[in-house]
Amino acid sequence: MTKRQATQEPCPVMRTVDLVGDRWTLLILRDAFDGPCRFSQLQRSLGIAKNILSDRLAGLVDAGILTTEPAADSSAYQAYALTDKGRDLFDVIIALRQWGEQYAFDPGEEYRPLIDQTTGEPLRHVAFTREDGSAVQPSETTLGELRPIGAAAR
Amino acid sequence: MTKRQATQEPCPVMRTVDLVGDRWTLLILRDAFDGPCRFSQLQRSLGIAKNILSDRLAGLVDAGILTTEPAADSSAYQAYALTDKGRDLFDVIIALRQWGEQYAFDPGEEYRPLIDQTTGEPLRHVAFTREDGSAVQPSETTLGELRPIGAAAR
DNA sequence: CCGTATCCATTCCGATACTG
DNA sequence: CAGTATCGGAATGGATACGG
Repeated sequence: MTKRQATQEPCPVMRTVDLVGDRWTLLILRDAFDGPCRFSQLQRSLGIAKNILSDRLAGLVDAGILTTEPAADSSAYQAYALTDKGRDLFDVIIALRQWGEQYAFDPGEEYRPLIDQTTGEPLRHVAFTREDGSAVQPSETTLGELRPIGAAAR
Repeated sequence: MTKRQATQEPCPVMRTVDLVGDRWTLLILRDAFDGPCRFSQLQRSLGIAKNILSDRLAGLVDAGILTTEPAADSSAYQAYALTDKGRDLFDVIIALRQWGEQYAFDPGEEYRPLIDQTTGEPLRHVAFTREDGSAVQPSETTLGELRPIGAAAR
């Protein structure tokens, strides 16, 4: 399964995985949610090789998930910032984070929490809910037939 | 950054990505949410090489995300089913799916929706909400200091 | 400071063959 | 059917050197 083939598949999960589903890309996005990032800043934060970072950033910009903008701190250089499309990946990052907090640490181990600024406390126990506020359970869902993306009955 | 190094990192996102953040693993999980899967079933569905599938399944079982259980249809063979730990990855898959539906298809392209059986309609517009029902925005969050996972003040 | 280009080691992946 | 073993090619990753 190559990158090009995955783009033909009708499964939304596979298409998304194809765009952002590798170790470095997801971690770049994690950092990007803190605000616009400089190249060297990302490199230090992630411990990634420069050529790989360059490659991933180019891919994200190409996909319309990141944009380059003038860096805030004087210099003539650029910073990488999320587009609206990129910002909508927030749920993906949050979902990964929450699962990790619950299952990927031993008791007493240190972790870096995400703070909810409206409460000042770590963000916890958020869940996917329908518009009526009810949580969606895996057992309540099933895969449907193929249908056009833009169809009226949604 | 090797697999072993990532397991030392304090970032929950990285730890989760380290366990399930590759193309095949996420797609195996996607299928697993439809119910227990046989080996050959996964292989056909994903178009994955048998040795790779074998490797990924072993990793998921090892991580406690999948278990083997007797296959439903008579045979002496096994099926791979989600554990509770695995079922809690539902939010991750949903988040990937939703983003893909919104951004990874051209208008009119066909996609395979996830049906909400409580309504019979495709699942749409679910969002991460706090316990009070309010949606969490990226701009409302910030990374906190390192702290123990099991600490009281949470 | 921000990347690109190159080299080399490692890993990943798919195809095939083989075993119980 | 459910894997394991092996092999070659492709992609990935890190280090370094180099140019804007």
